[in-house]
Amino acid sequence: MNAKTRKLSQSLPLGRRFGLLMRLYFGALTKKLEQLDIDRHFSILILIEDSEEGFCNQQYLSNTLNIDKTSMVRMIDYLVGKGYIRRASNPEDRREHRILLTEKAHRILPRIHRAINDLNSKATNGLNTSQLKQFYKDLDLLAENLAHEPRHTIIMNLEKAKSTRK
Amino acid sequence: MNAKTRKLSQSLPLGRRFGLLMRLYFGALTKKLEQLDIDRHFSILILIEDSEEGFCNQQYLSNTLNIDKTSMVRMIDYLVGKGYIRRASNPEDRREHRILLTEKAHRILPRIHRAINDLNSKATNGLNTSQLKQFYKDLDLLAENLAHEPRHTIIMNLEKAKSTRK
DNA sequence: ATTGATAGTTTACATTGCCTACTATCGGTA
DNA sequence: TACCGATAGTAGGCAATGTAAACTATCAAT
Repeated sequence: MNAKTRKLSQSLPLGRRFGLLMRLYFGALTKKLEQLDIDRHFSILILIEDSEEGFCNQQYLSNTLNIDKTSMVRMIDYLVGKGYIRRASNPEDRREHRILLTEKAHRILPRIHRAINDLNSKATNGLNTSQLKQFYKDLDLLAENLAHEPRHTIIMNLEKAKSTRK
Repeated sequence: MNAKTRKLSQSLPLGRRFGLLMRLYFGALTKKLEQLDIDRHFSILILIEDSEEGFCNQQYLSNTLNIDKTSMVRMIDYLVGKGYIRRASNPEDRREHRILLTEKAHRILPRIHRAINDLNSKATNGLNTSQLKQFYKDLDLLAENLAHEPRHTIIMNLEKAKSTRK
């Protein structure tokens, strides 16, 4: 809290703020959905649900969610182990695994959607419709700008600490 | 890319976008500073520099950067090992370690500042002054909103993959 | 039949946040 | 003076993830 502090927030990497927001967001989301027997990878379920029935393979999930394919294997394993999805080989291209939702997944997806919609709203509470629109546009712009920068590979890790569940 | 896809971006957790931005940002920052013999924890150096000479302890760093104190110990160890900072016990409170920059740190800090300022600018390229101001305000608002949500503890991990350096 | 590309898996490594437990020290108080 | 709670920092361990490298299986084209 010294004289120079006023400019500190601008001197620090902008990426730090995004990291903090991510932590806060997923901390809250996990809390909202703590009664489920999974505590992560909700996005994967949503993306599978969104994709054409039976046309979702792991590569598609990886690319769309920006998760590398070896991590995706583990995440799929996790969700398979919990009984929310299953792998089905595609007879038209036997290299592929089509990822399918189970009944169990369909049952909990409404709750997941509610939690996410609710949290997205709460997070942006205080912004009016046009501000919200602009904010999303800004995020897209930042991502676009940063995607064109040369970069090292960087790891992002998201996990619940007290994982009594397995 | 099916009919439902149009709404997909709104159905996914907002936190995902922040995670992506964080990865892109730090990937680019690490790249920009790859000639240095450290590849992370630049924020710590900046915060030490910003704080009053000799009044920066680990607790302060942890709180300000939202990093838990056991992780901070390891980060400090890393920077000490690289010769950028040193721990000095405070005679007025011998529990404390005052963290001080070395000459080596002072020499590279200008380069770090340049890289961060440059990247912050490039990331927000396309926003005019008032839009930029609003965007930063929005980020603060989101953080404020999310901080009030009940939450689980969540882990964020940032690391360079190919760490040939040690 | 060979060759190159693609989908997915496995293993290993490094790092981080969190937890628990611990030491040392400070400050107040009985 | 002696105790007690709080604070600063450390140590060890766990779980999870991105990445790399090496590998299998399959496809598509020549």
